[in-house]
Amino acid sequence: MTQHDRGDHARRPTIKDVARLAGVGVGTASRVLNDMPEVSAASAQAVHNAIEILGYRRNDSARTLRTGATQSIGLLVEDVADPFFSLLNRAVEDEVVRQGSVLLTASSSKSAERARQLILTFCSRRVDGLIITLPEGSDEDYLVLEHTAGVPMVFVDRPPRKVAADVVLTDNRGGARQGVKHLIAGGHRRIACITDRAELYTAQERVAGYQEALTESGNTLDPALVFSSALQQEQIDAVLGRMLADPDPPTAVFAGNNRSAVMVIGAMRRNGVRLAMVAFDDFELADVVEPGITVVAQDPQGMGVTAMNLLQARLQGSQEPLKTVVLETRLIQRGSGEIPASEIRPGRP
Amino acid sequence: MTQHDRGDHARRPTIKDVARLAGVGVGTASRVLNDMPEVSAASAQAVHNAIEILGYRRNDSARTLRTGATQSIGLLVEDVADPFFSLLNRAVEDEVVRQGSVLLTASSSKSAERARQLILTFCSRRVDGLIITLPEGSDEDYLVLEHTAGVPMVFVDRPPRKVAADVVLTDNRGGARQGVKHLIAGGHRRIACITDRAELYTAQERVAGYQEALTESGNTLDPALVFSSALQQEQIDAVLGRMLADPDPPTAVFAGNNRSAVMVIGAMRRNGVRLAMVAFDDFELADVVEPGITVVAQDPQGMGVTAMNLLQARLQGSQEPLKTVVLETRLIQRGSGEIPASEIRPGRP
DNA sequence: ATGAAAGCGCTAACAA
DNA sequence: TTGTTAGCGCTTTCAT
Repeated sequence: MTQHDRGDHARRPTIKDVARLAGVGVGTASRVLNDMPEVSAASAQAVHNAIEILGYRRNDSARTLRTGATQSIGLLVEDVADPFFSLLNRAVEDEVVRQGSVLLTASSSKSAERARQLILTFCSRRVDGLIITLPEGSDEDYLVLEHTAGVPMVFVDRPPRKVAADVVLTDNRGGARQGVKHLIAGGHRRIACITDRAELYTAQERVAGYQEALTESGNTLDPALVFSSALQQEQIDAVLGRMLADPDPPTAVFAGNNRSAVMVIGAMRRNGVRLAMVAFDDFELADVVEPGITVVAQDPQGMGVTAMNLLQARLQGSQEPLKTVVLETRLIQRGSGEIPASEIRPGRP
Repeated sequence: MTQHDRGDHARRPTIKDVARLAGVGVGTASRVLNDMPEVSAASAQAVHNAIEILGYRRNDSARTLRTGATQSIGLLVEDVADPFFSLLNRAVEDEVVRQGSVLLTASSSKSAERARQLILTFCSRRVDGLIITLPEGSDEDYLVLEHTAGVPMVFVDRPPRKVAADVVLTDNRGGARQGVKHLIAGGHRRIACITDRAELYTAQERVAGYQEALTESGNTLDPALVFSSALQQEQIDAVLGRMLADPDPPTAVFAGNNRSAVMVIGAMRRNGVRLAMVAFDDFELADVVEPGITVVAQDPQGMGVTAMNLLQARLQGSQEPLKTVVLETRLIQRGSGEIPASEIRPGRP
């Protein structure tokens, strides 16, 4: 099989073809392509005409090989279809496009091995830089190698263990504390915490914030009110039921992420109760339900923009000390978090 | 400024370095890199060692320049952060990764000009193929050029006007018809249709399906019950209010997409009524509201997979006649669409 | 099985 | 201002 064998299509014209047709040298053609000043108007015109006639489109692989800059950024997130990461993705894209680069995206699907392969592929493509959400349990040795080999990286959403690079995080702990204190201000004393697997960095931080809020306001921590696990509806239903059977049942719930919030809503319905609730992480339609869901909102766009700015600075050679930017959260009151404890009929119906 | 000037980092090792260190020719090194059979075990081992020691990573730009295949696919959608397109994106990504390629993604933001620039950039990068959701009002001449120049393309969600390529669509018309007939089966006679701008292909098709359902079941079309426009909450509130003031007010609503559905829910609340509703396009949390929202679900993943399969076939030289694949929709009953007309108190409260 | 060498399309240095 | 040319890192003949 020959090299160019895509059906019956002729090979695409090269800069040589353009130069020949325009009656100039390839150097001049290249200068025109790159808008360099030292070209006569006549040559420029001739080249532009030739480009038009031939339908010439520069081969960026060749350009890249020559210049060493690929004008591309790699983005690895957990899942591009996740609402949070899709917003982050979009924000990064806008920055990338603004500077004339392209964006390679990929989803790790929480697999450290898949993440490794994708990142190494990006490195083979010689991306100018990398923005990474690393799955739990990643062996980072290969990253250290690539990083010291000269691939700038910024980590988002969770900090790396070994790589010494810039990081952008949400203030998970502070946000959780804020949300739980909001409930406490409503008179709630017994507040359940339902969240994702305790191995996850973000889940850990949020639970810590929940605990801080309680202890700081003189409440006692009751481990029986904390559920941290992979999220399954049946389980949440049962767990909430058990909590409600307690002699001193919770009047409010702090949901550690939006998926758990959805399940808590279902569990409340099935258990025939209505508790106050604050959820971490905003979601579309949070104001369509009745009552609207009070959330501690993160800022995925801000995370994306910040990450790109940090990366950009490194690309331009910044030697500043490493930065860890922590983004503030925002409490959005929609109703579910403002139900006072006095209005809750605690326990099983 | 020199070519490699990224701070103090040394240039990355090349295949030449690997060959030298391994004590073999660069040809042999290349053969090892590509898992070609005709290499002695000793040489292979030596090369692998050298790779390990040097932290060598193949430069895909050079490879691409030589082989002509970039192993990359470009995806242009309206917005990677849109729930529908983010799922499509993910499905495409999985296919792309499975075949060892990378995915370049971009959002047109409904701008024909931005779409053009992004697509041309992808073409300069010599992507092997392109999956495209074209914004309304695109001038397709440049696409025809690129397409005939040999860039395979598949269009998704909306058909192109000029380019003769494979297409994957949702059965917008049939799905809308199905949804509206579902309402009719519940005894509804007066059904409002609230949807996006009439210029949009999908909106047009869905309104057409709505109309077909009504006429096919012997109902009369009332233009006063159809609202097709850019979506703004205040407007929807007012429009619904007006419809409810009609002497023969609607008892049900067909929402042409999920954003309009959300607004209709708000409008119903503010107008103090509760009508039956079926919405086109599924959304997360559709079952968290009370009642759950009955939807005509599309299949974004199926669209992505189908598009990649079609593209793949063309990449492998398929000369089959052009295909337009129409994906079926699925009615998901969650409650809002099953409220019988007899239970609706029509008109203003 | 392997090394040497040509050449993919481009940019940049040099010469004119 | 311009044309010529070396060479980016790789794959792939062609000899050996």
